[in-house]
Amino acid sequence: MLDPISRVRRFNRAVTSAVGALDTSFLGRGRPLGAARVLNAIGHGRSDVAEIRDYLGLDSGLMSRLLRSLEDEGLIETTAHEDDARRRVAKLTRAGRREFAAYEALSNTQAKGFLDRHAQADALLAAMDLIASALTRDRIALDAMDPRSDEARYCLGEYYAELGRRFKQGFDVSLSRDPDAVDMRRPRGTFIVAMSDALPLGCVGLKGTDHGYAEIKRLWVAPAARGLGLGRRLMEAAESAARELGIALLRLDTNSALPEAGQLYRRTGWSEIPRFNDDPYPDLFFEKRV
Amino acid sequence: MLDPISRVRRFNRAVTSAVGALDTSFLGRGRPLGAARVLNAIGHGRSDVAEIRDYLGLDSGLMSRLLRSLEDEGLIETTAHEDDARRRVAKLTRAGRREFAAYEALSNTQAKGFLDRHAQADALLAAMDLIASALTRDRIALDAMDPRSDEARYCLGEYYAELGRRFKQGFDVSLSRDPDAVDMRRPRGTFIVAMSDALPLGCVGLKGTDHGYAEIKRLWVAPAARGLGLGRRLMEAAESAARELGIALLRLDTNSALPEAGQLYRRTGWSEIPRFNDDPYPDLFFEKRV
DNA sequence: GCATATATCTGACTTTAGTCAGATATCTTG
DNA sequence: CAAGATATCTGACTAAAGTCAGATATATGC
Repeated sequence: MLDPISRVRRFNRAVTSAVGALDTSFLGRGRPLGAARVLNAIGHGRSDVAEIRDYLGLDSGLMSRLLRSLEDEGLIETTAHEDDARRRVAKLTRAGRREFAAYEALSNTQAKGFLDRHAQADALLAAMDLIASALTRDRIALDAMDPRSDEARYCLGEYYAELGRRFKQGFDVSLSRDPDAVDMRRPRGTFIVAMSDALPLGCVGLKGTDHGYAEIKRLWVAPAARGLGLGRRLMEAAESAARELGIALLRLDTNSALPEAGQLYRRTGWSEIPRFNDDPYPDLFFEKRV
Repeated sequence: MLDPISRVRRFNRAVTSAVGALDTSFLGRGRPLGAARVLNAIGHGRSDVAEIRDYLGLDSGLMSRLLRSLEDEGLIETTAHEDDARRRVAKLTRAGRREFAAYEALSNTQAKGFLDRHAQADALLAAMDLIASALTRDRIALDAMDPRSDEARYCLGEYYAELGRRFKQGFDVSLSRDPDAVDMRRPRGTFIVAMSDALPLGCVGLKGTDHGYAEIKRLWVAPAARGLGLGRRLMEAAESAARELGIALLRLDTNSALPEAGQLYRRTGWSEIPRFNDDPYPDLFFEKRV
């Protein structure tokens, strides 16, 4: 009915008024919004004054005065940065932590109230994840991580669950050649996770072998991050990690039930090769020289 | 990985900064945000000063000054309301329409830029619709409309498409007993559409018959509005319309492939009855005395 | 060691937003 | 028609946000 642009603008109107309501609830604590924002930035772990100023987009004069007013309230303390005495570092006092917790409670209550009013919270959360990822796509960081870390294991769990849904015969990881974690750690390989804030949105493993090539394994992009080019970014990161590790030849296997994966490989310089392992799941095999 | 509340708050952070960016782009036109908002409200058809004030939540003094500043710029003209000379009515001048169009272009460019950067715009739009509907649920209006109106036809088209997806054998409306539009118009019946802004989110038809009962037909809720209790609201509206029209007995048919519909009927006082028509699609029949 | 760059702070502003108490004109109700 | 209600406007404020030009202290590069 509505055209796409009108639908985006309907969304904009809806969230603008919701955001305004949260700001108003923050004012209820008797402090101007500017000071509240600085306090919350510090509470969320931003201690460096220059970083806070940059994050909130404040003028240095204004920032200085907001810090002073929070200090006068006894909510923060500032000290010189240990490596550079020009910079200042702010931290919450005990009273500041209490006040920060009160703001957190307001935010959490608002969030919970929104979820509680909705009968199908899963669909709502999935939609929120998708939009938040799209809006912050430029801030998605690709970090090398241990494949045994919580973030990596979360990604792998989601990846296996998705294979189970998409393969007609399901997916049992114990039947697949599960790569040893050590093969996906430096110096034999690596494991890369795409993180948006604290939310893992995708992963890829580079698994070293003793056969003169390394394998790309476990490429996964969260449903909330599809359409952002994250698969391509992860593959590029894996290939450049391979180059750094002195690996010249890469191979991977995949399944034709995952057409978007095959398409990505074909578009980015991979060539199809004959089967090179006896894993029961894959039916497509690729190779690329990097 | 993240808990639901953190996911909502991640979304809040993401949209807060996006909304801020749009506001900043509005400032680029050299006018304070307050005045820009009033101008845009007038451009979007709100002419009554009291209505604008209420919509934007402004103090009457502030509102008056903002109107004066727009008048001084030559962007609007105000006249007395024709029925009530205390009230004022604002409208754009030629220059005002030009300036309004410039703000519209900024909003549209922002919306389009966001969509264009995303490879799967359909999923993104569906997510935005869902969230916008959840945020504005209290402003969803149920309006009686002609079943031949654009809004009604849009709903029916979506409804048929969904039946086609959910019935194993598909759905061909020409095989079903398509109700005559006149039977879903007063005084024989009615057709109700749930509207959120200009987006239709659901519908229900009350179809008069000559057999001593009326039928509920075409109950549909858009995917973007599921979980908001809209199905129940639509049914209540249809039942109360029936009461108004002096109809005492209601019947409906549905299909067990739509379990959420059957559940809704059972929970709201409908009792299952034997088949009362020879439509090939339904396999469940209900009745309710209102 | 000195010139230059950087991070923060202070003082002196301006603009924007918002509040509140009347004033004025008009409408509604009895 | 009078009394009260309502819509807008004006004047006189305050608070918050933001700007900008130095001042001060510290770091960095030659």
